[in-house]
Amino acid sequence: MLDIKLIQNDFENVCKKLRKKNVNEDIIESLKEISLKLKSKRAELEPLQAEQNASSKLFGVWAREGKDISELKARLSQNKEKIATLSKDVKELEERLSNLALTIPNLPDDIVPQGKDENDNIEIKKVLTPPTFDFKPKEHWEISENWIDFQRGVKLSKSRFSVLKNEAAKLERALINYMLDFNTKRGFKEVAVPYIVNRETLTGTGQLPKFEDDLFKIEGEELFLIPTAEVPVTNLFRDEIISEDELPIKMTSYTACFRKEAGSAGRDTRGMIRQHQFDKVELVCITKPEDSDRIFNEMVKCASDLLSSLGLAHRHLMLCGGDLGFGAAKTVDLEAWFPGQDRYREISSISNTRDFQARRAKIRYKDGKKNRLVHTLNGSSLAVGRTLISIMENYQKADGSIEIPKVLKSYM
RNA sequence: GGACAGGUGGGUGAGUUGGCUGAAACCACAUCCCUGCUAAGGAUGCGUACUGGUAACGGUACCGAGGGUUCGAAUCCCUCCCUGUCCGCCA
Repeated sequence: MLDIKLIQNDFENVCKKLRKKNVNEDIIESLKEISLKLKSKRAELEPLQAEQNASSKLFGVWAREGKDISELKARLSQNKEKIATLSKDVKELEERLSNLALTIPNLPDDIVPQGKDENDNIEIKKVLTPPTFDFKPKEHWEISENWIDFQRGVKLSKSRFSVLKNEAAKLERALINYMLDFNTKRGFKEVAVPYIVNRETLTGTGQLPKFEDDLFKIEGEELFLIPTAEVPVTNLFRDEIISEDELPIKMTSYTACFRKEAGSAGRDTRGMIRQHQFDKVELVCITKPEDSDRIFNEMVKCASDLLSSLGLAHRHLMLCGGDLGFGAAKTVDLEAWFPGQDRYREISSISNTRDFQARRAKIRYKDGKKNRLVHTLNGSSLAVGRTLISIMENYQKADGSIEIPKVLKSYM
């Protein structure tokens, strides 16, 4: 959620920044309007309430002393009606304000490049060189007979579900453990969290109210399957005031993730790139505002080093405004090289949401005497399924076998 | 899922014939004083959000959530949520 005061005081600047994210500024205009209207209504209401409170106290005193209270009572009853009308207005405005505010995305940082979509993202750097093959490398689904069973995944569930077998199942497990250990060594504390969460939790991180269609909802309950560990892990501190010396809080968590992939019809229908259920090891950090850029770089480096340690060539991309997610102020994507597809594909995404989620989720810390919003950051380190198939494509041999990266051998 | 008991500030916990309680007391915490050494004592401060004011200092709202009764509710009524205990069920 954006800071309403910022919208009131620096309207032009907010609009300018949101334009970069392709947001219609009419919405901001009406947000500003409602907030101002609300403020003036409140200014009308509160003195009346003050009077009512004072007179009601008097009422009690007079009644005890046996004074005549009929006139006072009449006045209070009248005032009561005015208050009722006004509070109804205030309440309505509050609701409209929060409904609107909850649907407006975060402001992008100034360094975020202008751009419409993924084609305008900026490559920052490449790490490692893609391997060369003396045969034509296959795509992962062509070398996966004994590893991934797509048909039976569909039989059990529906399209975009798959089953891992034999070495693949084992490799998946090895990757999860390896990634968690890797992240833990860098100071991220491991947490294991629920995969099913409520509406407040999803609102805190920004998935709701706007993106309900992307989520699997539990029938008959106000509960949803998590689309990423970012949701439960960040919300661990929802409605809490953290003491300053606990920051930064650096966490890593393995979870399964569930996404409807609404709107991606026809994209990546083949293979395991885009599934409704996938495993991911996530990094989440809660920091003081002044530390969040530093921690952001740490997270990017952690994920990038993790890829390097697996011998996977990859590149860093700075996402442009148009490709930036709803809550992100800045995002760096890591794309791993997929020889079979002959291209880089996203395998990690690290975002700084600054105080956007913190304001929604009311995550604050005590800065001396004052409570201030924290910054929250999240990033994959890494998407396990995509890492698995990246390994398959990068480590394939002419005879169709697949080598296991050195660092994983002790995990198999 | 059924029965009963509860949900108050960072913690413990008063407050249940509605008004003087936004909330006692204790603990924790912060600053200061005394003392002087791995102690004790004393003073003051210490919820959150919005809002007025340069500030001092005020106002409003919040005692699980939402509604209701009333001039006035933490205190009464309704709905929901959660926790504990017992029972049932289950990896």
